[in-house]
Amino acid sequence: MNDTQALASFAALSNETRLTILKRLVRAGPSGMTAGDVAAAVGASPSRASFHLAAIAETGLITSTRQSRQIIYKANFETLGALMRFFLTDCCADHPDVVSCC
Amino acid sequence: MNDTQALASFAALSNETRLTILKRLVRAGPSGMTAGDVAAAVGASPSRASFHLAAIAETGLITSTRQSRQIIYKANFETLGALMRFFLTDCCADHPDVVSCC
DNA sequence: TAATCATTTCAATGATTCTTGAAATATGAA
DNA sequence: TTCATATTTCAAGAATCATTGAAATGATTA
Repeated sequence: MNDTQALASFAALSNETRLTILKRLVRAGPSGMTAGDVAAAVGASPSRASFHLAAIAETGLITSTRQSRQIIYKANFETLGALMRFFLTDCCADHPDVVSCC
Repeated sequence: MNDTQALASFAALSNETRLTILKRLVRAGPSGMTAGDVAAAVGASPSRASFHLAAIAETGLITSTRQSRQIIYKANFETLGALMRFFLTDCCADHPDVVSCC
């Protein structure tokens, strides 16, 4: 992960609706959730949820696949791990006080 | 660290100038840097650097102390660690694929 | 084919954020 | 006190982002 990707990822995490969506998808497990279920779970209109889901997916933190009529969103733990690694190493220079929090 | 603090922290990290400043301060070590030196290091005007330094300091990710005429900014590794822990646990639910990146 | 369901896209509006340069504040030196 | 230095604050304008509801797209069913 480079600076540009990290900046976009942090921007994705800096909005309340998007953070709530991400946390919900992380806890949904590998089967993911449909866009409609995400919208209902976070109390957002379909169009608003779609807007934010697209913004998160753009960063790679979540993925989407169409399954017949619905679109399934899933957390992408590989990218989430890469972002954590970026924060730890690139931002914090692997400072022991931060590493010890792991 | 709660959701509100994390949202503000991620917003602080989502701007190129601020991310550059934070990385620079992390590497400056415990003596920190003056506002002027930070501005010069990241190629920003004093007023622009001051604006972004204040935004980061607001989140607690960095601290400031006046030393005679100058203001010394330092990375706050305690808060940086708390943010990492928030991301790992609250966002990622301590998912093994993310934890393994530590 | 027509109707329905799930989702996205679009345009308009409002809100927030960033940049710039000038002015203000705070500290120390002459 | 006056001047110089370091930094912040402020106002104006530009740019970006979020929300809303209506319309469009894609897929399934009758």
